[in-house]
Amino acid sequence: MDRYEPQEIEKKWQKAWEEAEAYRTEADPSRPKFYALEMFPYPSGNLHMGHVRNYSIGDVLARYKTMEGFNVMHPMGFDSFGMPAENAAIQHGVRPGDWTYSNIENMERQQKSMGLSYDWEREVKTCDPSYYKWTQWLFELFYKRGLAYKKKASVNWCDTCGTVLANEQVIDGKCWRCDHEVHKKDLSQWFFKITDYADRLLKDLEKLPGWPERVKTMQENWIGRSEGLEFSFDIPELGEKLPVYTTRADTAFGVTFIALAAEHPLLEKILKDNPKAAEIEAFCKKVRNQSEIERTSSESEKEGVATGIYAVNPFNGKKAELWVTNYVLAEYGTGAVMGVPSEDSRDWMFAKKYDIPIIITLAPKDRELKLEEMTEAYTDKDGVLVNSGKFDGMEMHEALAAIMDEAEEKGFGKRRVNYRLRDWLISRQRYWGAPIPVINCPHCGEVLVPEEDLPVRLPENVSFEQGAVSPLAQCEDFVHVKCPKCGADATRETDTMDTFICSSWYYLRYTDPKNDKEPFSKDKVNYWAPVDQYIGGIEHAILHLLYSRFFTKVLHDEGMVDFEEPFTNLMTQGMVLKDGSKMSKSKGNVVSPEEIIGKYGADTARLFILFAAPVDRDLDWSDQGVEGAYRFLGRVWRILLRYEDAIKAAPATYDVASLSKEEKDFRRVLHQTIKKVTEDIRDRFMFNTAVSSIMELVNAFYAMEGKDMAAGLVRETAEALVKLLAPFAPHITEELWHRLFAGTGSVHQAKWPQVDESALEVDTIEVVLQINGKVRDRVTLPANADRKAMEEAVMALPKAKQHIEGKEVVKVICVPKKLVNIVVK
RNA sequence: GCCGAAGUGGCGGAAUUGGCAGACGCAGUGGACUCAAAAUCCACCGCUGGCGACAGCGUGCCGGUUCAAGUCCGGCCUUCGGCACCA
Repeated sequence: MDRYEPQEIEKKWQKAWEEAEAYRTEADPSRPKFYALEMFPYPSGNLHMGHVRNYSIGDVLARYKTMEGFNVMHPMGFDSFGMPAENAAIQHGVRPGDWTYSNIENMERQQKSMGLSYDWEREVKTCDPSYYKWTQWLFELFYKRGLAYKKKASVNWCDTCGTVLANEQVIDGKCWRCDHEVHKKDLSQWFFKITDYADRLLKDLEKLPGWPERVKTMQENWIGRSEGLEFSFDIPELGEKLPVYTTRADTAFGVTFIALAAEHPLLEKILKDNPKAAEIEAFCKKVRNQSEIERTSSESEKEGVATGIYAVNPFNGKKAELWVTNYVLAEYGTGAVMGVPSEDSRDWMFAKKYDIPIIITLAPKDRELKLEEMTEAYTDKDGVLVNSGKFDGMEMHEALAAIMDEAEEKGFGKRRVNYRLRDWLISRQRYWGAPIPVINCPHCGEVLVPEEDLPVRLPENVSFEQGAVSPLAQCEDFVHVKCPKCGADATRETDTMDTFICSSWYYLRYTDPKNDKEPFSKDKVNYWAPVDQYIGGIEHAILHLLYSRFFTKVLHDEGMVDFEEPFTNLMTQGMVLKDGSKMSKSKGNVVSPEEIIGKYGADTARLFILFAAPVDRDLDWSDQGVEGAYRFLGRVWRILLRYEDAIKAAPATYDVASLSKEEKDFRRVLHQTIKKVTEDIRDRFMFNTAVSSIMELVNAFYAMEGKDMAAGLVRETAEALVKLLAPFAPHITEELWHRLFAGTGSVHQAKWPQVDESALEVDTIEVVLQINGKVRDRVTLPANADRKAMEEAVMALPKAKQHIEGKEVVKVICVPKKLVNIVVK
């Protein structure tokens, strides 16, 4: 018998599969489909362990579903636009395209060395003109639907990356990619109107039972829906109305000031002829110069300046002074907030600092509030209204509704829903992305590039210099064009699109990757999509997963797809750690997949990574654990090849009834394993326990060695074992399959083993004896033992007699086929 | 502050519906094979006490429900993650 040599076996089968195009799939409406998808990678150049984990999980599922008879699509591609390619150009003088494609080549080689069942014919690369042509086409679709627009706004700017960022790409005030602090800039930029879909993006989360709760919660928080009242104060001095937004309309009688954002549009009028203009302007300037982190921290001191101008509260006619403050956000609500110090903690702090009056309007039921004793605002949504005119005595929630009704009836206010979600800023001042297909004409204004002229290709003759702004803007050949409408001299838009646009629809392109007439055909996309199981890291919980949901809804509204959600089931895998922390170059704790695969083979790497922890939990890499996985595969190899001759000579069917008790016991383990592995993969996503139960089966198989075993049973065991292990360790199982069952094709196309329910039947059971809930003994009884028989058998045990002696039996509880608990006093 | 997840041997983890806590693997200990080693195969392996049979304790902490709780309920603690001046 030869040794298990993974390097030889794996190369051999990878080549065979590639030559046979073993994993090609075509749409076939007569068969049930399964779309398994792992998040496609950015081509950084090398796979890391997170990729290995991601792909291993997806591959198990894809192979298992294939064996269950599904028409499985399992594609791979590259999210290949983005900053690193441009940085490489700046630092090393390589062209972004060359850098990217050579990285892709290397990563494909590494992916192929893992033995993944990808249909490479479906591969997409987002930086390829055949792909970004359709990304541009989709931009135009959004534009035509009124969902893409350009506006001047205060936007997030990252100096290091030399570009603007979307809100979702600012993490704790820092750039998601380079971790440098972001600051605000007033720029004219392109946006996608994701806010039009805020409500549906929130509501439809309910339609995703197959998504982890925490991801849905994160999206909920991000969308941030609130219901409230928008109503207007009169400013007689300026002849203006000032709208404010509040979720606590019940506190409207407690307003003692109005807080304005430092960017509020009314400031211009306020400053005019104002004796305090200089002071106010200085304050606004100071606030605007603060960083985002300072400005949005709830810790920072609340500050402001009084304007000397008063607004009139429409509810009670009382005057409230306008203050310009540092704690009101210009972008949320109306940029102006009614100040109610008694019931809002920020307003409280502000009023205390500047000696603004405070009026209590809500009285808790269980105690009495006294202004002079209060140290903070009363923010509980509980109590009865006071000092609120005709609403006095009303319960808080009742009053909230009544006060909003009043505003609507009298016409100075309206109920409104507000979202935290902002429109998606999609333009980037960078080169390596899909150009925005717009031409600016002095006569016609914004003009879309005609469809027949797509794609707008990236020019190659550009220069990359450190700190240079937008290489495209400097490329004269690119910039100057004729207007498609009137033929006048015009200029191209020189911004490119956020790479998250490219990745918002790639899973749809996989269904029809070579289509040059449209992004994808309706028939194909509706056969394959939505994705049945999506697998990726939790870091995309908001960014990619929210954007993709948005895209799908827009395409649904356009009639291009029949479904409204792109990913039916989502699995967020845990991170791969080493010594308790994330693998990183700076910590020097990186384990290279290539090395591990070179040393032990891909089957071992895959098996270990799936066995060591549940897929959704963080996994601590262990070199010794890898050895264990390798040893296990060796055990499988040896025992099956020791039985090689017997298996080949054995009949395909045999008489199960004539097996000995020992053989039947073993066969029960075999079928229990089939049942468990099937359920663990199909229903529970518990690959670690699936692997451990296969290990138990192998241990039981070893225990049978040297004992009589019917040839038919050995064959049945070998066949099931190889199949059960096939999704996890595809190469060794393919090799064993061909050696033991030559002429039956690939194990990966074989039918998944079926459980023989009759094999699971037992003729004896072990019954546990408990005294007062403590286990004292066990007894083996016939499987059909009834309650009475169980109790009698248990009572007869010496242990039972010993513990009952001298005591009174209060109660006897009998759980059929399991245990008898005797309660004594 | 709000929301979410987790806490089990020396370690990774298992226990799916309230019914034998610690499956499987790693590490460790002992043995077989070997001139020897590696590899392999077999056995033991929560803590405390006891030569032992055995007894007691044990799933973050405190309390509760139950014949029976890792699992259910109430109250905490710790860790991780998300959101956070959103009016």
